[in-house]
Amino acid sequence: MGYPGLNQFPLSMDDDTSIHDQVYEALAESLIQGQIPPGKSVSLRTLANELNVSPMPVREAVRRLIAQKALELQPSNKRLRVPSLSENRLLQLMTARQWVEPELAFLGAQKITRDVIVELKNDDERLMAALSKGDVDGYMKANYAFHFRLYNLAEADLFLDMARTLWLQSGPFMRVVFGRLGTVQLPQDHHQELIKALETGDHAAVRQHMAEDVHEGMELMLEALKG
Amino acid sequence: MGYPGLNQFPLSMDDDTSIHDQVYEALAESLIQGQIPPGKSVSLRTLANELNVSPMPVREAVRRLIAQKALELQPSNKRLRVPSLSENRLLQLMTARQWVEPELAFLGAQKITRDVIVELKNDDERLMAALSKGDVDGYMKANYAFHFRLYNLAEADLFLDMARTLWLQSGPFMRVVFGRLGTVQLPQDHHQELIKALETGDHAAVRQHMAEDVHEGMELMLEALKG
DNA sequence: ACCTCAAAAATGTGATCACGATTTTACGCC
DNA sequence: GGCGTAAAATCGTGATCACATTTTTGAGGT
Repeated sequence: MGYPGLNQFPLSMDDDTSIHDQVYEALAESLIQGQIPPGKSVSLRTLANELNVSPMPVREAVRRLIAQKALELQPSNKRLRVPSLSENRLLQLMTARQWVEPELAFLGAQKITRDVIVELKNDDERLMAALSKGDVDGYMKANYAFHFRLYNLAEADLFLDMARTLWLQSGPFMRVVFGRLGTVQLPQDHHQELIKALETGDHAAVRQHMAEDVHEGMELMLEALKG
Repeated sequence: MGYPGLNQFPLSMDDDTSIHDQVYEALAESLIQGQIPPGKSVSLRTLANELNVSPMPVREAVRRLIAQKALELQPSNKRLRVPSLSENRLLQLMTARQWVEPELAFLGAQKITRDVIVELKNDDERLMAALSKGDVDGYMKANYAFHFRLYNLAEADLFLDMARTLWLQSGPFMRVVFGRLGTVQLPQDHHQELIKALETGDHAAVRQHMAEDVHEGMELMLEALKG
């Protein structure tokens, strides 16, 4: 009990969204932003109580997250927890992110509008502001917003789902690593150059910058895991 | 009611496997082998009755399959069905399969043993036999066995999961297309050359043959969708 | 103080019931 | 006979209960 993380739940974003979808979104956001650390154990009833719902919709949300490997059932006692990353698994995450995210950026670039570019610049400013304030959580949030604002344009639901799954899996560990490094050493992002490429319509360059951005971030995590 | 597909359930492979895992495996196998056609609607209670279990474990299995986009909830009436493939989605499936499966084959090749090569040859013989008999279902089954016998060696659980998800999504449509083409025009597989490359230890060639195998099969589906 | 072990609390799993919405069925009307 | 409409069946969702297993707790003895 009493882990700080886990978003406070509005849990009523929409009346026609089912409860288990709301629970899922809340949990997913918490995981992506790294608000629940690797190894942390969770439980259906505890979650249900925190969210003031019955255990039932929580079970369905959790089952979905297990399918995405964002949660796991410990084989020993069948209890629920946030997975820890082995080096093997981190390498797979790295490879897969470099498959899908440059492609999503490339596809997104083809649908870009001036409005979205403004929003992307906004995200990047919030990211920079968080960096200078030493606000790791703000950094995580802004970085996520930036990437998926672009990915959402791609009209590629399968790729988008893959990317979400990969972020769900890397979020908790990423937050720990970045928290340890401090915001000073956080990846010098390629967002500015990427935005420039978006403005000039150089789609290939967008893909390339995204590849480098992903690579650098994951490289930091790999070093942290081995070191 | 009364669709021929859906495997007859042993549904008791192991006593320590939970019921919803058994339900999931049964449904997943049926989908991968294309025994349930695209657009087919299913229901929790019907499945539960067919399997002689309560709707509860079925709900969890289904929720998992929805997360993998192997099933979907129709937005209009929130009822369950097997998704149909748009051209957009099929292209994404094609791309993703060509990312992950050659890599899995490459990794698997590094752990290959003589025993597994024998089993792979067996799978390929069953595949050829099915082809000559015009047995599309046998072809689907043997082809699946061949691919995942190799992939299972890779010790890459994330990639393996990705591949399974992709096969879950393509299975139903693939079965329809191949059934329409007849076994005569079925893809001239690269399995033989791939096995040769395994035997000579040419890992790069294994990757390349797998890429071609996947590409050709998906190309057939793409033509069928457009034509 | 520290270990031991039994009682209590908590956990995931599965079954059953209730509810509102949608689909299907079937009856009566034209 | 064909068609619209009301009744019945079926759907997914959520809550609640029961159960076996595991974890935590706490009291007792050394």
